[in-house]
Formats: sequence, structure tokens, C-alpha cells
Amino acid sequence: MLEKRFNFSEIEAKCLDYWSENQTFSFNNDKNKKPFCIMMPPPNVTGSLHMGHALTFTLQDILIRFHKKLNKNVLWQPGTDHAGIATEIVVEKMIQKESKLSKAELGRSKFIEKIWNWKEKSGDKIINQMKRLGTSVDWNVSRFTMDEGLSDSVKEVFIDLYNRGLIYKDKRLVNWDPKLGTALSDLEVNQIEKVGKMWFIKYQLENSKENIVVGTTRPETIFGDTGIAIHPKNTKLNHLIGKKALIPILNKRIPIFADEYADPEKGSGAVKITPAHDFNDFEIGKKHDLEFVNILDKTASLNKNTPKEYQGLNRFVARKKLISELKKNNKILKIVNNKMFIPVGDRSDEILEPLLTFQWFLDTKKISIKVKKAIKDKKIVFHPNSWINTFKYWIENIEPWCISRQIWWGHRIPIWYSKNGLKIAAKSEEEAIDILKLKDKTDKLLYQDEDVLDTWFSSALWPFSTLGWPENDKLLKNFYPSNVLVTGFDIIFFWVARMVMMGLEFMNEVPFKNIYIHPLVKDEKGQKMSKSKGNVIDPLDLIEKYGSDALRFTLTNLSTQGRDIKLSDKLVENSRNFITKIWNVARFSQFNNFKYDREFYPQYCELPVNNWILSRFFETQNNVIRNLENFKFNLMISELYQFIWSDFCDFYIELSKNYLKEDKNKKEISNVFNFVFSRSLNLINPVIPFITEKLGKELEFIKDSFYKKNLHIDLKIKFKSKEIEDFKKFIELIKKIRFEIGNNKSRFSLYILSEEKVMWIDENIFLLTSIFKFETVEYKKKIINEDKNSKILVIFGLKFIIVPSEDSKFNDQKSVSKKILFYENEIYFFDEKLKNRKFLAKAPSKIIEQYKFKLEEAKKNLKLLTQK
RNA sequence: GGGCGGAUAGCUCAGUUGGGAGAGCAAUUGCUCGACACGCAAUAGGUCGCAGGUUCGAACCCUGUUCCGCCCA
Repeated sequence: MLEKRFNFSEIEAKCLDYWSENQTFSFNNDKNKKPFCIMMPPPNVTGSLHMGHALTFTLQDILIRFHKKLNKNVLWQPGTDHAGIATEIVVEKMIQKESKLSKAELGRSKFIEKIWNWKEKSGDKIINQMKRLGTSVDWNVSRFTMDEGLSDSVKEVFIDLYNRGLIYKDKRLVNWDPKLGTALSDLEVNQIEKVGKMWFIKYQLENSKENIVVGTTRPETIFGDTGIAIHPKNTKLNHLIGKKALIPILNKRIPIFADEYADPEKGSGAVKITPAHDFNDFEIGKKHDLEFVNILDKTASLNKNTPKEYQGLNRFVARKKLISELKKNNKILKIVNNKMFIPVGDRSDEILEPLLTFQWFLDTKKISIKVKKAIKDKKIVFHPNSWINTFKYWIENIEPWCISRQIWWGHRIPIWYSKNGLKIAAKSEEEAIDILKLKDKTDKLLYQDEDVLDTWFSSALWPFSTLGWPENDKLLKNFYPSNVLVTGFDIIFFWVARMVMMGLEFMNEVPFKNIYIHPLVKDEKGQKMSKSKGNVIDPLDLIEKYGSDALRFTLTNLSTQGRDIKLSDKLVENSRNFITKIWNVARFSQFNNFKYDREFYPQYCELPVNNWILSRFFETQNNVIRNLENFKFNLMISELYQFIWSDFCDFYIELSKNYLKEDKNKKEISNVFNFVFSRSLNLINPVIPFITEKLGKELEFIKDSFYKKNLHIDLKIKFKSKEIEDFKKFIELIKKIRFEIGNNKSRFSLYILSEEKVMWIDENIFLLTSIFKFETVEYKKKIINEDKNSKILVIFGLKFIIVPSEDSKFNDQKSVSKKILFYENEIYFFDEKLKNRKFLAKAPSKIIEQYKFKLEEAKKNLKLLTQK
């Protein structure tokens, strides 16, 4: 016998052990079945499970488990990603703590060795947490972005793109993180809005006492100024065009020139141009052939291009010093508060500097030509579809992707430099030597490029590199392209777009047939969860509190087509209640000693209630599968919830209790109950795998695991639809009678005004008597004594009279006039419709028939109510 | 400035191709009878942001508008 309460922590733990011992989720490539593949977005090795993971992996797990049940050859390709910068930060801190050594002091190879050690020890944390969620992953086929095979893919891709000129090295302005000492891509930059200051600085004109004033938010950059721009139509200032100005302190001459970039309305109307330290100025600088003066080193301290006393000072210290010096020399006109956007590194939180450096770029403009075509050909399918606009906009405005990072943990750029200045792309040093020999026998290989690739570069290859490309195409043939990518909208650019690019480039096909974008999990008030706000909800805490099933159920239920979901404990508690409900269904079965008959197949049942619940089950199953195929997770859940709780528990079980009082019904009830319950458990198993598995075993529905149990969708039973409809009418009748009787504790008799027996009532008359404990249920030809003590109920064109036993009565007489009004309104509504000629001419006949029927029924009901 | 969402019951949200407005929670009433009080039976609550338009018919389609959110520059 099951305990009174579902002890989830104990039972979930046992389930996990069972799955792991029996290798329940092990992948075997069964080519006879249709493939179904999901590429798991690789969590990064430094990560721990947060709510976003919990959501995305739950949804993927549900899809995988369902398709497994639909007899597919499923592959959920798992893995982790090396997370270059994030991991380097973590390990660097660790080493600093342990040995007080910096990264540089340790040296490159030692440091990388340390990271590998760390990865072996700590990189599995998130994997173990994912197991706790109940994910059906075969970790034996897991891949890591830095493993040998994937590293080989990266080299292959890099070399190919380099040789075709799609990857190139160039000196350009990039977003520089002075704290991490590396370049970043545009996507790793957050624009933070802040109220800062704008300093209006006077530049004296050459050979004149006159000043020209320019505004700046970064005063220290004046040392890098190489010109001042004025809008040609700026009547206040354009007389200065062509003259020279002197940079304060530095006293360097710079030209004043005309350019429409200088907005006369903004600031002073004149704009200082610092081509080596501002993205806009960079373009202006090139256009007007200005000098490019770099004033910062890689830690964002001022370099030798600045006055001696500023050299080596940190940018903020230098700024302070400069301002006080400018003030002293009366070079500052005014200082105003200024709303602006500051670029900040998303890993370091450091203010970034645009810096002129040599970096490697991917020519994304050329690569994305194929992507644009794929969009046009509707090869990229988002759910919800509106995300295609976001995707398209980004692709159309794409900028070159800076793929080199000045860090050590990652795929080192496979380029070797030679003495004669050649760049050789090769998979290894040996190969590079061979290639060089062919090109120039006298030349000599010097060294490999120091930089590593952006982590997303290797992640972009994930959909085919994990399947064995380029070496082995066995899995590739089967599973590329995958069926669906499940992810949040925050990484559409970072990852999705880049996988699409690389997939099209190297596999000639979009890597996934569908992209399901799920909402982001927010706190109860709709605010983004963040450590600093202290509103982070840890999925593992919720699992401890309510169980893994409850969390999975909640998250799935919240997965609407919207953009964010608001999570709270209360919602998880509700799910827990639902799970307890299912637990109690099993207890009900045990209390009644229902035995599962594996052979039982529901052909035709005697009791209408059985046929009704069976038909409802198959209806539910169809709806669940349909919603799942359209990624409507919330609708799938509500189907299951409604069916199990309302139909199965509140109606079927409650009604069956009446039948169970008689032995002759027991077998049929028991068989149908088990048939429906076992299949319901199997149907909901992908959502709540733990409790279903426990109950399935307890009631002997399964021996092994529900994971391996297919759904029987081909199973067809021919129900008499009339009988099912009749039973639904009967349910309505029960509700109406309950409404009339309300809290009244008296005993009643029920009279049905009809000359002959009514099929849909007569078949279930036993239930009526039983549920309401009627003293008698009788058909009457004529109106019996309708005194004030009785209640009249009219439904489906039939009149019912509920009469209390002799010494009791209804205490609240709800007037018949209210019901009359209802039907009068009803008649008016349909009559108006059906009188309308245009309606009759244009509305579909189905609707017209329906309205006609309803009008007739309302008329009939009204007549029954008013007749004496 | 450009793009994309959202506005429906007190709260959180559903609402499939246009055919009489739905769920869960909260509230109110009444129930401990052998599955379940993490429960059962019921009740009440909506001008579907606002203004036009298309249509026999609009929460849904079109136009405009207000407020809120996100992304990009």
C-alpha cells in the first residue's frame, strides 16, 4: 500500500539510481526508426544550474521523451562548452588564492594544464544538477568544445575560411576590455545608460585669441584628437572651417574641417575627432585622412603619445588630473550632466575602450548571403514565428565578427608566421612546415599565433561537429539537420545565427528544422533574476521543497508564447498539489483492489461512463500530441490537467464509486480505470517522470521504465458518438441539479416530465439516485403538484421537478422568473440573427444550423417553464 | 530614432482558421462519507487599453492612438 503522501525526495532519488544503474537513457542508433534529434545547448563548464537551464532542459527532455514514445530514433546530443573568458576568470582567481601566482607568472602551458585539471574536477557540477532534474540524457555520448574531435572541426573550418579569404587579420578598432586584456565581439558589449558629465573644453585657435569650444565625455582623449568637425551649414561656427586649433596642454595643431556628422544642435556644435578611440571618429578619420593617434596601452593607461606626466596613469586618474589642469588654465567653459550610454564588458563589468589593434575577423557579410537566402526561402522556422524579424534584422545589419581573443583557454588560432612574413594555416606545426616548404624553400616557420578563438566560434559548429564532422559522417547522415533547437531569445544572435551561418556554409543546410524560442524566467514581479537584486530563485531549492516533478510541471505550464514567465513558489505548490492528486488516484486503485489486466482491451463497455472516459482519454491524447508538435507546451499541460483532475478524478472516479457498490460492475470499472490510468501516466510521463514511474511500477503497469513505453496512437476504438454526447448531457444535468439543491440537506424526489423514458437519463438513472440520494426518480406524464416547496429545472428541452421530502423545504426560493428571463434573452439573440437575411446568405450553414437548434431549444425550454 | 512584444475576471495568464468570453490562484458559501483538506461541491466577478474601419458577425483582421516592457543604434 502506498503511503498517504508522496515522499518525493526519497522516491525521486530511487528513480535516479534506477535509471543510472540500468542505463535507461543509453543511446543506440536504430536506423530503422525515424530520427529525432535535439542539439542540447551546451551549458558552460563553469556554470551551475539556474532557472533558465531548468526551463530549457525540461522542455527539451519532454520533447525527447515524447518522441521516444512515438517510436523515434532519438538523439539528445549533450555536451558542455569551454567558456573561454568565464573559465579563465574562475581558474585565475583560484590560482591567485592558492598560490598567489598570476596567470602571467605561471605561464601559458602551466596555466592551461591547471584549467584542464579544474575542468576534470569541477566541470561536471552542472551535469549532476541536470540529472537531478530528471533529464533523459545519455552522458556517454557527451561532447566538449575543446575535445579532440571538436578541436579538429574548428581547425578545419578556420583553415578553410582563411584560405577562401573569409577570415582575415586586420588592424581595426575593437571593443577592448582593459581588465581582461582582450578584444570582445560586439555582442559581448552591454550599453549601460548612465548620467555622466560632459566637459566643454576651449581649444585656442592658431594665431588668435579666439577659442573654439568642444564637448566631450572623455576628456583624456583630447591627447588623441586629430581634428575638429563642424557642420558646413552651422552659421555660428562655419567661419572657422579651414583654420587650425591647438589642443590644450599639448599645444598640438589640428585642422578644423566641415562634416555633416557634427550636429549643430548637440553640445557646442563642434566635435573633436579622436579616430583611434571612437567608432564614429574612426570613420570620419578615414574619410578626411586624419592622423590616428593611439593614447592608451592595453590596460587603458596613457602611453607615450601623451605628455610625460600623464604617461602610465590609469585612464580615470589621468582624467582627474587633466580636468584640474584644464581648470587651472581656464580651459573649461562649463560642465553639464549628460545622459549617455557606456559600453561595459558582459563578463568583466569593466568599462570598455575602443582600441586600435590587430585582430582576426570573420567576413560575416559574405557568409550571411546564404542565410539571407534561407530566410527568403522560409528555411528558418521560428516558434513563435515573430522572432524571424529579429533574426532577419540582425543578419541584414551584420558587422564583421571579431573572433580573436587575447586569452589562453580556447582554440589557438591555427596560423603560423614565417620569417619571410608568410601566414600559414595548418592543423599542426608539422603540417605548416610542409606547406611552407611548397611555397618557399628558403623560408622558415617562426611561431604560432598567440590568440585563441571566441568560444562561440566553436559553438557555432556544434550541430555538425558533435556528430563527427569532418571525420565521420555516420551520425551526421542520420541526425543532421536536427529537428528542433530549443533556446531563449537572448542568444539568437550569439549562437543561433552563428550556427545557421556555419551550418549553411559547411553542410549546405540549416542545422535545425525548427527553432523554439521559450520565454525567460523572471521573478514573481516580472523582474530579471540577478544576484545583486537578491531575487534569484534556485531551481534546486524548489526541487528540495516541492520535488522535481512539480518544478518541471510548473515550468512547462508557464511556457506560453509570451516573452517572459513569472515564477513564484505558489505556482510550484499548485503543481505539487496536482502531483499529489495523481498519487491519490493510485491509492484509490489500491483501496479498491483493482488488478491490472494486461490483456484487457476496451471494445465496448456496458456502462456509458466507461465509454465516455475512454473517449475523453483518446481525445486528450490526440490534443496533447498535437500541441506538442506545435510546441504549445502550456496547452499540452492544460489538456492533461483538465483530463486527469476534472474528468478522471472529479467525474469518473466519483461516479464509479456508485457502481463499485455492486459487484457486477466491479470488473468493468476496474479494467477501464486501469486502462485509462496506466495510459494517462504514460502520456504525462514525459512531463513528470518520477511519480509516474513510481506509480506505474507500484500498480504493475510497467516492469522497466516508462521511458521505453510507447504511446499507442494507432489504437482506435469506435465509440458511439451519440452515447458520448448523451453522457455529456448527463453530466450537465448533474451540475444543474446540484446547483438547485445547493447546500440543502433535505432528501428529495426527482420527477421528469415526459411521456416516455428518455434514453440518456434512463441509462444512468442509477447514478442519479445514487449521487443525490433521491427517494425516488420517476417519469410523470402530467404536471404534478408544483407547490412552492419544489424546484423547477428545465434543460435540453426537458422539465424536472425536485420535491423535498414532507417535513423539509427549500429555504431560498430562487425565482423561476430569472430563468424565464434567461431564455427570453436567448430567444431574442438567436431570433435576431436568424431574421437577418445577410446572415442567412453569408454565414456558413453549420453556424446557421447550430443557431436554429439553439433557438428551438430555448423556445422549448421557455414553454416548459411557463406552462402550468 | 528603428524593430519586436504586451494591455482580457482582484492577481497570473490562456484563447488554435473571425461564430454567444476561459483556466489556475485569491474571495464567498457549504462539506471530514474509506483516494485526496496539498481535498470535495458550488457561487460571484469581464465595455477583452482607447477611437475608428472591414464584416451578416470582431478579443481575434486593418488604421490610428495611449501606456508598459524588451532588443538594436
